[in-house]
Amino acid sequence: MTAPVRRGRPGHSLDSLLDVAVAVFIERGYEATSMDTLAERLGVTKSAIYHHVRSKVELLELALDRALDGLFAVLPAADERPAIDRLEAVVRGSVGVLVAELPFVTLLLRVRGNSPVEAHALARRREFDRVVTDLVRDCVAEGSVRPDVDPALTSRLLFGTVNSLTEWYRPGGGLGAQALADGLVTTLFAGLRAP
Amino acid sequence: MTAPVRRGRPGHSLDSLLDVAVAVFIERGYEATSMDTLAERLGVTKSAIYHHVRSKVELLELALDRALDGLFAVLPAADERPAIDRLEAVVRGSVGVLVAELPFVTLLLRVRGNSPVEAHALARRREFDRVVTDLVRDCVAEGSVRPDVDPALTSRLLFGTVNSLTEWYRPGGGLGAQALADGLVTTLFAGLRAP
DNA sequence: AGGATTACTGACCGTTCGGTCAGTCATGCA
DNA sequence: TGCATGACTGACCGAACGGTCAGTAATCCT
Repeated sequence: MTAPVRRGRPGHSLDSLLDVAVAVFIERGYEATSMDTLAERLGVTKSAIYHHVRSKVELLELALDRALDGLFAVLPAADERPAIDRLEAVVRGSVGVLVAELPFVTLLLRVRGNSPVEAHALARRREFDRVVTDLVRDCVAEGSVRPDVDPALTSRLLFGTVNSLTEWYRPGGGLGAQALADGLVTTLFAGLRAP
Repeated sequence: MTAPVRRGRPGHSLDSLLDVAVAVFIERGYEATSMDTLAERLGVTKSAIYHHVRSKVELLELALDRALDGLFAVLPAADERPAIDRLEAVVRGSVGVLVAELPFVTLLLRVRGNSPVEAHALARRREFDRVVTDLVRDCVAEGSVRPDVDPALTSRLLFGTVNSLTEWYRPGGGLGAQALADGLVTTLFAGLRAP
C-alpha cells in the first residue's frame, strides 16, 4: 500500500465522500437525502460536494457501478467444471462481494429505475440474473439439481436469499463472510440437489 | 358481496385512492413520488387527495398497517402441535398474505424509518421477526431442525427468502400462491430438517 | 324541488430542493 | 518566498415540494 501523496488543502477525497454519501443514502433513502443533509454529515457545506462531483445522481452512479463491477467479476467463464460447482462458486463469490462491498450492493438492490442512471443499473442487474438462471438450468440438465421445482423459481429463491443478506448482515458481528457463505450454502444446496 | 351503496358525487373512495397510491409508491419510491404525480395518475387535482386523507404520510400509514395486520394474523397461538409444523404454517401463511396483499407488503419491506410512521412500522416488523426466531429456536429444541446452523441465521435466511418474493413474484403469471408456497417449502425445509 | 352528501377545483403559500458562482483558504514543492 | 494545487465558503437562483382554503359539481333521498 503506497501512501496517497496528497497535495493542496486537506479535506475529503472522492472516495471518502462516496463512503459517507452511500451510508446516508442507505440510512434515509437516496431520494429522501438532500445535499444539505449530506453536507452536514460530511462537516462541509453543500457547495463543497459539487467540487468533487457534478450532480447528486453522479454520486449514485459511482456507487452503483462499484457494486455491479464487483458482482460481474464473480461470474465464471464457461469451463469444464460441473455446472453445480460453478453455481456454488457464484453463490459463494456473490456472498463475498456482498460482504466486502456491503453498502454499495445494498444501495444497488434498492434502486427502482427512476432516473436513467437507475434504469441502467437495473438493466445490468437483469443481465446478471439471466446468467445465473442459465447456470441453474445447466445444473438441471446435467442432473445435479432436482427437476421437480421450476429452475426459474429455484434461481430466484437462491438469489433472493443471497440478496436478502443486505437486510440484516453486518460485518464484525461475530459472523464472518466464510461462515456466512458456509451456512447459506449448507442450508440451500441441501434442498436443491437431486436426491 | 353487498353492493357498496355510494351517495354523493361519484369519484374515488379511500380504498381506490390507496390502491393507486401504493402502486405509484412502489414504482417510484415513496419519497420520490410527489402529490402532484399521484394526482395525475388518479386523474384529479392534488387538492382532491387531501379530501380523503390528511397528509402524504397518512397514505403510507394506511398501507403499512394493512400489510402488518395481515402478517400478524398469520401467527399461530402456541398450541400442542410440533414447532416445526407451526413454523411451516407461518411460512405458508406469510406467503399467502404476501401474495394476497402484494403491493402493501412490498411497500412495508422498503420502509427505512425516516418518519415516525415508518419507525413504528419497523418496530412492528421487528416484533414479527422476534416471534418467528423464537419459533425456529423451539424447532431446534425439539430436534426437528438441524442444530449445526445457527437458529438466528436460519430464521433470517428463511424469511429473507420469503420476503424476497416481493422482488419478482407477480400474480397471474401462471404460478399460483399454492404452487409458490409448495416450491418454497420444499426447497427450504429439505435443507432445514435435522437428518 | 331542495337539501344532504360526497367529490372535486384552482389559486395560493411558505419551505426546501438541486445546483451555480466568484472568491477564499491551507497545504506541498521549488 | 511564492506559486501551483486542491478543498472549501456563502450568498444566491428558479423550480418543485407538501399543504391550505373558499368555493363548486354531481349524485341520492325525501
